[in-house]
Amino acid sequence: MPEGHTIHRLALDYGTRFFGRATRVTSPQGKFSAAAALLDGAALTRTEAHGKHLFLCFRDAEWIHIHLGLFGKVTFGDAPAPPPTDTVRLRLAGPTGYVDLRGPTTCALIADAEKQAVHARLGPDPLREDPDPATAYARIRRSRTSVAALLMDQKVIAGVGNVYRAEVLFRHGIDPYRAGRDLTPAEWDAIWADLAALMREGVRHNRIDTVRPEHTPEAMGRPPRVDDHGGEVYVYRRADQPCHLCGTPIRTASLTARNLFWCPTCQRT
DNA sequence: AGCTCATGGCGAG
DNA sequence: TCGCCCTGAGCTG
Repeated sequence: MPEGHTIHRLALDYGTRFFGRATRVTSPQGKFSAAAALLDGAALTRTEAHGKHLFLCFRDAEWIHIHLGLFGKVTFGDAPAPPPTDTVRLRLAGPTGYVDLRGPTTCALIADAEKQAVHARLGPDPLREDPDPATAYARIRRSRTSVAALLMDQKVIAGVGNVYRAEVLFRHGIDPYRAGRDLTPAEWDAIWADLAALMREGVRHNRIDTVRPEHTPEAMGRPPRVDDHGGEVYVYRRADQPCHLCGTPIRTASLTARNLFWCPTCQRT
């Protein structure tokens, strides 16, 4: 679930549900209890996302810094809130609804200086205002590391995860093992623009769809398919299945402890 | 009941 | 590069 689009969507959704109202803040699971007690009854005044980091501002002063990690989940519901299960790290509850956070890697109360430090160590995020893709390209062009690894490095570009990484490389016909320094400016421009567009759609629909209209099963006269992670994709988690475009079995390999997926025919260079 | 895997990321060695 | 943290679903028995 959690790539950058999810987090930006959460920033919007927390806001629409809780802005400006006194909110009950609790931590049934316990690990955030002390901070929750300090915030209890305060109003949510701003929300913000940078890459996979979510920031909730209370009283225009204090921030909850949330990172979902691999397992974190957020569930929204209408009032009355049911009794929380014992894994709920953070619950916000108001007169009309509630939201539960489970399993985050990070859920911490921080001040502005610490928040700035988080921004400082993240690369440009295609979903933020005014990101600077040239900063990312500057790092890529002087690196011998593979493009696939660089796209997942949040210091290089913030918000791309394993799905967008695999899919954008497929869409541009790029071999995931190509060194960053061999990526041309034109290729980078195209990748960045594509990521921005795909991720915006991701925020809109709250899922990742990367298959072009002309390649959908309907357009290609094939039976409809449903990928088990909820979106339509070319290669992600399709190991050994035929490529939608050329029929070659999709390959998979482990790269820096994550599964990489690509089509060896469509992504040759 | 227990295992494996998952759209992340950190720190130790 | 490995182990570790966080949780839950989907298997296997």
